[in-house]
Amino acid sequence: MAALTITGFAREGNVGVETVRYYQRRGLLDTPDRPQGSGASGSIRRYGIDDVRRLRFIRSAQAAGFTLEQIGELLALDATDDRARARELANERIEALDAKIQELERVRASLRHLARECGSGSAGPCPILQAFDHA
Amino acid sequence: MAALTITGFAREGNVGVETVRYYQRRGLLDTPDRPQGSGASGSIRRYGIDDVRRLRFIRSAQAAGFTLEQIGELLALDATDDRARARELANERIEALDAKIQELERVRASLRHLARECGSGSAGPCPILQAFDHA
DNA sequence: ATAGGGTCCGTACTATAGTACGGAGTCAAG
DNA sequence: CTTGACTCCGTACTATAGTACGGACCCTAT
Repeated sequence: MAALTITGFAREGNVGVETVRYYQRRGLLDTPDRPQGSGASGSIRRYGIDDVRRLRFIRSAQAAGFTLEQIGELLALDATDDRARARELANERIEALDAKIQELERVRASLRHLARECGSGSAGPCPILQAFDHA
Repeated sequence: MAALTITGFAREGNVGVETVRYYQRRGLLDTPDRPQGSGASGSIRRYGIDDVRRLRFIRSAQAAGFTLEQIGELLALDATDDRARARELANERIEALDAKIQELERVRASLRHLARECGSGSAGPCPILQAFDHA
């Protein structure tokens, strides 16, 4: 399976072809050489398992809240021995993640409250504006 | 305290003045009348407690992951009796929130793992690209 | 009454992350 | 040996949420 064209590659990473190309432009993915000898399969780029790994990493890191710029840094770091910096980035992100998770949970509680208020009783509007008063 | 100028108002909502104006343009906040009789305090808009409540609601709802467009709908709903729609929006958001929280927790676990891997041992690069392999 | 800080408003610009388009080239199958 | 799907690439456009700018106006304290 070391011979995906861009469409298959994009599919493996669950992104669109244009997104792959965008990541290449940003330097997050490299642009494979076109196999030369423009006769047998020349001139179309092929993607392998390592590329797929890299692409999936990008998506996961994005889900973790890293920006593409930070992801670029992580990927660059992967090639170096700078463990300290890697740890630093990870820890920063963990802190941000903890804060974010807490916030989402607070807000979720408010929404549940709102949904209940709107569910029972039936007269008049729900107290939407008050929904987050204790959030 | 029903006499804030835009700067104080923005401060109460923890946003910038330009952001207030942006929300006004989007129709999320209204633009108070300029008190007339352009002699005594005329021509500068004043904001009261209800405006502050509304602004804070917008920020909280944003933290809950609503887009400004959805927030506009919520605010409009607040003036109506459409409890069903309000509940629907709240429940949709709760579901999305649950999914998001789970995802963030998965990703957080991966990052902790990565931070540990990068912390102990000291030879070579950390397995950054593998960080999310089980996420 | 004047200086300087705040307000008002339109317009333009920014950042982030894509998404779309158009034309030229390539490749496999009929 | 042509057709049709796919690829390559540059450039342009989109969405979301602001942020900045510049000139005109207003208001208060000195």
